[in-house]
Amino acid sequence: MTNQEQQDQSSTSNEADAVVGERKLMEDRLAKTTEIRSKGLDPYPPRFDRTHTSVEAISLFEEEEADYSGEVDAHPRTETVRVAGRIMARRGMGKAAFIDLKDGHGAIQAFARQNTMGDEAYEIVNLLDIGDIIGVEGSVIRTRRGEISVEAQQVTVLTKAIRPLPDKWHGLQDQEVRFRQRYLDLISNDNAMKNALLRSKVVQSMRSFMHRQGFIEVETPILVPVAAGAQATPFETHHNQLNRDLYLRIATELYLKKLIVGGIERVFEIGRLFRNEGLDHDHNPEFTTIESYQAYADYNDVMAMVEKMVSTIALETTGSMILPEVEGIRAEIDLTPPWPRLDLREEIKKRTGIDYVETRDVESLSQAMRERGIHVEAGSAWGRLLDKVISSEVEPHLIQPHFLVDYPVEMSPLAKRKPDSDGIVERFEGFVVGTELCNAFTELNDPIDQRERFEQQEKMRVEFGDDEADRLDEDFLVSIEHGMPPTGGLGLGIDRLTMLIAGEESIREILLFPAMRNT
RNA sequence: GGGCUCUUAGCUCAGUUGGCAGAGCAUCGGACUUUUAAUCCGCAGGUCGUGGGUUCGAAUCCCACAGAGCCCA
Repeated sequence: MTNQEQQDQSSTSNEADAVVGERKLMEDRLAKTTEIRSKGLDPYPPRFDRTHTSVEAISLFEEEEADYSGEVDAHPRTETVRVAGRIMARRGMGKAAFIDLKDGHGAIQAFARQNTMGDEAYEIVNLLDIGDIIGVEGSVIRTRRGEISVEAQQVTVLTKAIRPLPDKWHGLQDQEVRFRQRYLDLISNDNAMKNALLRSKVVQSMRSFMHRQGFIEVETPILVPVAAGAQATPFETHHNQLNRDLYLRIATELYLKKLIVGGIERVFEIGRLFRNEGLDHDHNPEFTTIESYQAYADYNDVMAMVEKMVSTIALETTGSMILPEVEGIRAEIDLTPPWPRLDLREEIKKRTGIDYVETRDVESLSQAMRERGIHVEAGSAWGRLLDKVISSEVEPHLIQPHFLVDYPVEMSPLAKRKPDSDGIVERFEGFVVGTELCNAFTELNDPIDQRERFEQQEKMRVEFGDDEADRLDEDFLVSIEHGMPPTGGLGLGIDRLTMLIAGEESIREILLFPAMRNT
């Protein structure tokens, strides 16, 4: 299709009138594209032999310059290099121009002069726009004002951009555009790039930590016949050929435990989970976790592993186990092990005066909550009510890292009972900055008890209309009926861990493409 | 689910009591061969989120809807 045809087509679209200003800008750039072609040049050539990144070119010059140290009036200049990048700014002076180039490693200035490049070669400089991707060939010098620059002998358009970039000084401010068009955020805002790279480092550090501990990494099904292993509402889908409904997984738990049954003694999976719930500053319907399972370990072993893993990741990604204060978001956070272990029952008592052992039914717990002004959601199961007490009265106080230890069995259908206790399981959750970071327990491997717990959950679904109740998974029960060794398991949110390390308070700053409503 | 706030040029933002729609950057034309938010001169760019309503007159007041943000549940 020709440019003219494209224009004709867009002018008949509904949006045509609303984007006149934008179209004008695009037409200007398309005209330059045409002019580039008319010079026999390809505005989208297939490749460019880059010899140096921006950062490499700068250090090359600095090494060269060091040889001249002490000499007055020296004008060091390197061999010819070829750098490439996106034009972020442009200062034209008629027969000379300065161009700020940004590549994946940093930025470098290009200095184009007509009498260096020659009249014909210089013509291309007047066809450049902010946002274009170009290659520059020349030696590296220091300009009169001290800026290390590639003095262009040749400028090559590598990709002509036909839409303008956001404001060069203010960057991209509109949060909606930042999330929907993250590439613009990455180009314009250093913090966006910093977070993207940090997340990659966090995952890499975590993965290598787990491998060092002797864990095997696996991938288990995302499309599952029963969405079990957690208390959450699943997404539903359908397989046409098999003609059956499937769900997107809400946890990796049960498949990983089947692998423990199978004899993989240390196993983990890093992957996406899907929960059909609302969006807010720390919830996205799809998110990433690590789950790990270790045979012949219990929750105390897992606790030690978590504090070691998280502090190690912080150290490897930021250089310190102490995360700096972030103004208006959180205090300085010290992740150095060991983290305090707080008994859940004692902590609730301390914060609210409620002893859940004394209020072990819906009626008396609701009463105790009302007396203390804690909102009671009508029709909730006992475990849900206690969860509310913990999240509203205990969690907000846990700013520095803490473990809450030993939970009631009612809210932990997959955890093993603590010996010689009354309805307490060996479970802990880790908290930092007032929010849950991880959830772990000594895994329930008694198949009879497990079946009863699942049946209890199914009952809750009916009795309390609790769509989030866990589901009975017969295949899983059969697997542990064959015998699962004593096992310590862990689930930890990678998005939240990255938020913590990045000092961000919104999960949307950490997810490259967060879920958005329809436009 | 409830409450509050926001949506104006490509980008960043002003817009008075309801009285002609504004600036900076970017773009376009001109000057300029060491600038770095380059500078100087000039031009152009708008369905004021969408749809209703009130009014002689609405970016501005009212209602609904959409999207975004914050707080609460």
